[in-house]
Amino acid sequence: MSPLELFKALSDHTRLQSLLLIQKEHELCVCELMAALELSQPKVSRHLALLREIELLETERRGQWVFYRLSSRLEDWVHNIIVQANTQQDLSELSHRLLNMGDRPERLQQCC
Amino acid sequence: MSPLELFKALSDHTRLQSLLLIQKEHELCVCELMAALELSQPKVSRHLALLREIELLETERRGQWVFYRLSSRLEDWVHNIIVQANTQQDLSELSHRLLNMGDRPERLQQCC
DNA sequence: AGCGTATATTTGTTTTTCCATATATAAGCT
DNA sequence: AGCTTATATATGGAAAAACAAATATACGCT
Repeated sequence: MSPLELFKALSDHTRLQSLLLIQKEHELCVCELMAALELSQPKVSRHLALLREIELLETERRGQWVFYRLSSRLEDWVHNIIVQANTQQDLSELSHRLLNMGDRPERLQQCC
Repeated sequence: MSPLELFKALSDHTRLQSLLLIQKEHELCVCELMAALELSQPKVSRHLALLREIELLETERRGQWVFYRLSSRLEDWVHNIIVQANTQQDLSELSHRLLNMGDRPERLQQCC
């Protein structure tokens, strides 16, 4: 991935918020992102697909849900840029909506 | 400046190359960027204007030339992201074109 | 079948590019 | 000093391209 590719991926409000929230929350499924961002399912899905195509995100299906998380083989410079962006973003409202949403999928016990 | 604004500004090839080359070379005028990037004057000028509007770049006129450099009051997180991007970008060909161009404006002695 | 997810298409908007022109400084001449 | 010419940069507007939103449709698992 080149810097230009990364910046293009992050230059959209939906994608940036999705990526930063996924980093903060470790992993999220599409329905959780719909609730947090208050967006339609196809819109969320489309943007996540783009982030996965350039291998910023990876997915894991568990039952009926597909969970998205940061790619496990992310280069350091990419990770550093995401971290820097996250220092400037207040995601507390989005996290709050996550906690308040109904029918949230059960998740495995997180280590750490 | 928000992360989204920054990423939008860096998500264009011309702007990204201009910004990274300016960082590497400390400061450049429009005619030098035209030569390095092999682009038309209006195109270079427009993109630089955009980078200046969001205060990534600042300008100084010296004689007939306007020199562009990184804004002196850049927030740390912005500077860090630019540095990370520059670790991934090979600008040697662009720098080479600078050295080979004719009629390059004289510059003040750089300290350091 | 029903739910979660993905894709395709259309439509509307923004961004980029190019051209022409405008402004600003400099240099040379009378 | 005033005038002309040349160079550097900026800007306005139109055409072209890229992008995102919304809607409809399809896929795949349970």
